[in-house]
Amino acid sequence: MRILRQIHAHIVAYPHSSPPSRSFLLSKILCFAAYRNIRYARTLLTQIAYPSVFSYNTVIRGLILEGQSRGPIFLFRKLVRNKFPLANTFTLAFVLKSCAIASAFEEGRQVHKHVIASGFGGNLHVQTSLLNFYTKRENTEMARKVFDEMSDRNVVAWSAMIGGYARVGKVNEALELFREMQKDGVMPDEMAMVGAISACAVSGGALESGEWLHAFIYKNEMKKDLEVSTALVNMYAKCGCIDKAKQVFDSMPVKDAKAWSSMIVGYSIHGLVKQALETFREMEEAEVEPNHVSFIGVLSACAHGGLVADGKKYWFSMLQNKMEPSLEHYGCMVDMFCRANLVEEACDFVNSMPFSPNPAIWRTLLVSCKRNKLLQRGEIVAKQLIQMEPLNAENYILLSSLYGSVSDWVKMSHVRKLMNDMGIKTVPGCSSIEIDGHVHEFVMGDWSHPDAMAIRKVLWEVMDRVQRSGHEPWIESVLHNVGDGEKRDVLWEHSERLAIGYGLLKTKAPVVIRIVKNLRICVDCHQVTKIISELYEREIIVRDRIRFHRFIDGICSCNDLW
DNA sequence: GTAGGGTTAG
Repeated sequence: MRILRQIHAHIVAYPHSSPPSRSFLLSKILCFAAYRNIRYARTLLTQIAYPSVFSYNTVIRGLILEGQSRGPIFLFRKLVRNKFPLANTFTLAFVLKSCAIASAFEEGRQVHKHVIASGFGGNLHVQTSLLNFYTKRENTEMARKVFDEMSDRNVVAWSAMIGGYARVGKVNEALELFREMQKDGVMPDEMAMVGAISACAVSGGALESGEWLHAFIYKNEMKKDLEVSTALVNMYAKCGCIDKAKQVFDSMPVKDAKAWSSMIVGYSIHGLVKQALETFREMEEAEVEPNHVSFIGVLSACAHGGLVADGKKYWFSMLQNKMEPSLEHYGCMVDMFCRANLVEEACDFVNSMPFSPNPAIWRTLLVSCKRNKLLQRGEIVAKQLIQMEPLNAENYILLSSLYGSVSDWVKMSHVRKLMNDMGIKTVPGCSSIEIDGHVHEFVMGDWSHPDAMAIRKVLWEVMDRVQRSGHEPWIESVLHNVGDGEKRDVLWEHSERLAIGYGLLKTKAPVVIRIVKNLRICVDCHQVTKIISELYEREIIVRDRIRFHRFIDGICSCNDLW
């Protein structure tokens, strides 16, 4: 930088050179400076009489690399306003990237218009940048439109679109596109693999496809780089195969903070608290600086394991590392206090936050108020929650169960009536199980499955054996204010039981029964599943909305804390 | 001098 400045001074001090060559020299300096001191490069840009579009592009790119969000867009505006120099494909690609990073949706759309007007709409790089901009903004419809309009697509365009679908959880679309890409004669590269594997990780229901992609990497002798391996670790963890995740993780020669975080979070959602904390310790030993996700992993592990003292310890070490806690970190701490029934401390924590609580944090508090039968406090929390999300059925259900917890049936039915009057529908429980590559879905109380009769027969037998083992149904799990016998029947129609029944019908030990459920598992289903795992000697893994439960020999990996 | 990637509480 020192030498560059000297040359710069020299050019300014000896103005006898002709203006074009002077501009040329300055732009050369700018080019080198853009990688080292972007502010300096930016100042230089104003000193060049007629800066080329090349110089502008270099500065815009430099600003993006520096992590500036508004700077590149600002420069582009100036360019358009002055009509000199004219933006080229590089300018458009850079500025679109900047819009994607800065969440500048409106600006990006403006650039899109500019792309069409400028006649660069057919350029592959510009199109891919546009596509990527829309996927980053989670607008897969617009992204797909750009993608469909491309006359020829290379592996980058395919990967961007696959990754876009993965980001919004459109598993089937992502995998479909992965197959189409190969039919089109485009060989997937590592980035395409990452997109497809990540798609399998979303919602945890595509283990078979994920395994197939893993095999694809081996078969084609593809490089298993850091990102591909991390995606595999995450996919296996999210699909319930924590052992397989660990296996891939151990095989990685180099691990960065994201790789470690994936493993820690993986253990955490499986309720393997000791392993999560142990992995964090190993990460520190390996001298890899933990990032904010690593801390989300350890804090949520402490929450699930009831380790309040440890959680506080990690919290302070995070502050010591000069890491600014985010709303998610605060959420983990609130969750930890609530699970330990320290409602008072949880509330203090919420009051000390520099953010206003989001609905999730209010719900965490409300669940805890319900469990501890804190009617007044719960009502205050529920009021906040319903004000924020007046149309979310879950909030009313929670309030109604708060009243249920103190046996206030009158107020409970008021809430029910309010919901009815407002036309708010509850989300029914829904569980799925993958048998021979097909995902079968079961909704609570729904017997429309082709094998419904056979499932009913299996469940009758299971119910009989479970009851003879001495199980008393936990009818508090059923909210409706109806007779106990009816409640017992309703419990046996919970979606996870239908799915488990189907699993018992269609598979034999030692095949693991894997269930994915949209809501949280209820107390009675949890107990019954434990008993089934013992009576039938079957391993059952249930992924509910929050985490995994692995039932073996009558014990659940969550140790009944969830 | 160009475009795409992995981890995130409830």
